[in-house]
Amino acid sequence: MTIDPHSHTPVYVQLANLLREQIETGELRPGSALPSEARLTQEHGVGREAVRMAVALLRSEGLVKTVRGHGSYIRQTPERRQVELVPGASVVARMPSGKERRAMQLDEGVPVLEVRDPRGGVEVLAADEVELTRPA
Amino acid sequence: MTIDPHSHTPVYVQLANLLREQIETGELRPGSALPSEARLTQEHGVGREAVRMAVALLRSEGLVKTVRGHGSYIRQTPERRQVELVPGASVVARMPSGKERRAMQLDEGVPVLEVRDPRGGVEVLAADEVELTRPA
DNA sequence: GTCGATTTGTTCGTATGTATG
DNA sequence: GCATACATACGAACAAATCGA
Repeated sequence: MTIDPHSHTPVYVQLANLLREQIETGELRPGSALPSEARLTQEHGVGREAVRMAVALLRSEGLVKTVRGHGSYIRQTPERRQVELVPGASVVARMPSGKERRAMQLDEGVPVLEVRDPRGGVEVLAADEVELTRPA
Repeated sequence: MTIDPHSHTPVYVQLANLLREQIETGELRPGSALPSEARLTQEHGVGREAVRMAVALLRSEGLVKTVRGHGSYIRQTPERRQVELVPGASVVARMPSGKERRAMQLDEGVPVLEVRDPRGGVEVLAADEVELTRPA
């Protein structure tokens, strides 16, 4: 697929869709680097701003992680450990606050799970590390 | 706090941190508008791209919603309806794909909950609308 | 340790389109 | 129609971080 500058969908969204597909199909593997901004601008014939917005979009989706002066990398989600939801507990999912993201060293685009146990205790978990379960 | 162009943390991240704090402390109230891009560039002495990326970051965190031709507004989270997790079910939280966000009409920065029931059925829920519970 | 190549961060200028009031 | 404000897009330039020779 190529990019159509005259489409009603923004160029940067088209590029993000293209890269997302390459990630989801495994054409770009977890841990490997995205092509540099310069390469992406050349190969797709778009401006650098479109490239940067496309990468920012993928970052906000938790698909890639960008390191300044180095590159953008496909995030690999760690094994999800199973966490049992105790009786009487409740959970909400949301994006972390700035403090939480720094304290928990979360990458961009990683939600948190706020687990409230029946006694009022609250626990905040990185959403990409856990799978909540209710045993049968 | 002011912004340090020579800091190792990107200017747009510093600005986002600054605005995020104003939101979290209630200095900027839900429903109210952020200062315009022009005001933010002037008042903080940063470039337009920095302002736009900062706002985009807050948007990706679900803190603000931008209305084209009008401004950016502090998001207010809707009521959460309680959803009971059936026995044998499991849940993961993640950011939605582009398709999902369009299909479910999710604002940016809203995670989804992927609920898998014991028979293999999968349900995707907007995370800002639900609170998962396991009854006592 | 220094240098240079690569890559992302930041700013500015410019332009067009779209939505609101 | 007009003014304001955000959205998209390209080009150019320099700064800063990283890495390897």
